[in-house]
Amino acid sequence: MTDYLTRLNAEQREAVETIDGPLLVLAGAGTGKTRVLTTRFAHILLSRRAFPNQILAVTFTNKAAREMRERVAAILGEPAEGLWLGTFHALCARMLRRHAEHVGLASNFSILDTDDQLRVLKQVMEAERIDQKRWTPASLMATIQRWKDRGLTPARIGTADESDFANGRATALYEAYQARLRVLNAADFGDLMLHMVEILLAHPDILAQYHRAFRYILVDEYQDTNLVQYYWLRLLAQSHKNICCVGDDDQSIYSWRGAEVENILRFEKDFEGARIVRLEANYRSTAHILAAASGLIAHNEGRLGKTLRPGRSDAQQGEKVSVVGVWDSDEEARMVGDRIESLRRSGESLDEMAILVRAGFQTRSFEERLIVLGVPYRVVGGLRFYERQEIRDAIAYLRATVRPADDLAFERIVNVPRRGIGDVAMRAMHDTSRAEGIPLAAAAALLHQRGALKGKVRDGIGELLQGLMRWRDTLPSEGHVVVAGMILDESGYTEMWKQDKSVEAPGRLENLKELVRALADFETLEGFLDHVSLVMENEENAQGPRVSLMTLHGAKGLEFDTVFLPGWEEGVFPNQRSMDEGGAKGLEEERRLAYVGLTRARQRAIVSHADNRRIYGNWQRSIPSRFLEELPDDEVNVTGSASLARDSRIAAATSFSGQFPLVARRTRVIEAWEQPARPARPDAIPVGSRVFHQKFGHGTVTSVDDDKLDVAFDKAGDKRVLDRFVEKAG
DNA sequence: AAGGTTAATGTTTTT
DNA sequence: CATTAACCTT
Repeated sequence: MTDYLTRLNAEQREAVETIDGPLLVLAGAGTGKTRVLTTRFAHILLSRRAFPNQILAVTFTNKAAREMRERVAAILGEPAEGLWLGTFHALCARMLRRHAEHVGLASNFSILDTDDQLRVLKQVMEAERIDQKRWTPASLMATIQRWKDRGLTPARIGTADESDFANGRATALYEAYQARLRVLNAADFGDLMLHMVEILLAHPDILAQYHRAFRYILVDEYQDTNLVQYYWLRLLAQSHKNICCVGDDDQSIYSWRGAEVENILRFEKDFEGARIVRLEANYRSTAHILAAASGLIAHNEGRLGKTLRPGRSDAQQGEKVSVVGVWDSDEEARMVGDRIESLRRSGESLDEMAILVRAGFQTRSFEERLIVLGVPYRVVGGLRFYERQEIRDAIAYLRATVRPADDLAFERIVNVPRRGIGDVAMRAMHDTSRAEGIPLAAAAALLHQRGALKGKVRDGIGELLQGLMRWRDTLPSEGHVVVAGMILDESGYTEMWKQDKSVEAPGRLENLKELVRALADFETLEGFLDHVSLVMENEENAQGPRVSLMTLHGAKGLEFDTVFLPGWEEGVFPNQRSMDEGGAKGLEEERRLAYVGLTRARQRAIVSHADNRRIYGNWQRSIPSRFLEELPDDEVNVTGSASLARDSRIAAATSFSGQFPLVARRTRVIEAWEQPARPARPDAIPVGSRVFHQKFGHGTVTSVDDDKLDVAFDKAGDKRVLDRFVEKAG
């Protein structure tokens, strides 16, 4: 009965069995956080303190929610249904649908994504005659988002929170934007939280209803919560105070998205009588890796403090963290590629290797190298499923069908595929819509009826409007899956991609099919649309082992035997912009990111830095990251120029008074270097020599750039090739 | 309305 | 450098 408890260590068990009252579980990397969370969930149920639907369990990602659901189901031995288990946003959306009228929305409101938001904002800015060159819609969106993260409605924005955007007109724009969203019957992501908090504050009866409903609250990744999320939790937990938050202040890396580390640092003050349990036994990494990571993170000031200790019996064995200095970024890619190959030869699986970079663009050099070596890889991240153009278009069709007043959806699809509708026709529809106070689609119908449209436009609009009505009418009888297929075919949308000869087209058609398949999992189209805007994720069609390439942010929560951490150079990592904008706090967050990176590794971590890096086309000298010096000497094994570079960093720092060469163009103090000459390799091929290439035949070398040669081939013309693909001829 | 040219601009992105 | 959005031309 309670044997699930015996599988836990003492501290984990305390975290599971401390059921009543506020509890903060400080869970270091690899200390069994997920296990504690799910076991605790199960323990509440099995000890009969609550029914499944009386527990509110909140995560940040859909992935985490899914995993938790699965693991709870496994412990219970039955599918976990009817649970209040999901992401902050999904749970809020679910609640908001019940009470939407209190914030001026109908319960079938649309949830807007970033693209829609931007479009609305542009419209608002246009109406207010804001110069969109000086003040970009994107930065207004960020400002509004930050306000929403902090629980600020337009009315709540005090003078201290005012932004200097558009000479202090940001608040007015925010207000106009919210008004526009109400007209569109739409909410953005921030609104889901903000509206719900507003409702709970304004309607004690509704709040009381949720107090009765939820006896226990579980929160994952608490260090990533923003202020509204914190308000929401505090409101819901206010009566019984049975709230358990799990998190790690050392892994807080999303402040730029509004996350407040202070939430977790303040926990004891916020919830009186709170208990804190620290999980410090790490079952993932070797002792060297743990000590290196601990030594690094100890340089941060604002932390609750905890020290990871090895929990694995074999942790004492293992390699030191290796720190490799290389000449330039190309050599770095070659070094990583070579190590991957040799690990593979010694029997390591590619699935157990990852290259973790600070910023997305850094993956490219590694991709290129892995392609040359023929090593399979996957780039994790990139565009998520629902962000892809074809999916967004298809969803817009569905929205336009079931929500006749959804102007944003209508506008998106009205000329996709091309129906000959341009600026002029669009303007006419907007004018009519505003004049008559009706939605765009209705305005289009009116214009069509009046004969105000002609030729191609007339036919195109007519056909689309008829289609929309027909699909809407067919929905009840045929069901949403069939109708979705009809919509895509009859609108000409599928045909459009079939005609498209680009390389992406087949994949897009495949995605559309996947979308229709996914639709079958839902009872109603409405339910599906919610799912799409909140949930849909990249389904990896994994085939065969491959190296993972991703950002450090993307790697949080994952683990690998071998982790490569390239680009540890001042300006790159820690990132210059983070430091410029975030100051000392920014630097601490970068350090936490480094900590996250190191603690992903089970067996070995290879950190590297290059002396020369090409940034925006020109070569620049780079300086080893300060984080390298912060790694305890006993835990690392330094090869290459790292040791020398430590001195050069100090020299450089003093001579440029803290300005490093990698700062942005505008503030750069020194001119970019030409790429420094590099000592010729023994087997180098000199300019002027005759070479032979398998594919291009004979030619003459015209210039040499490290391992890349420019060759004037006799028959094939000028090409750039890698030296390993040519041999000396004649 | 489509195609071609130029200028700006380069983090991280769980929902 | 390389990508993208805004602009200009037919």
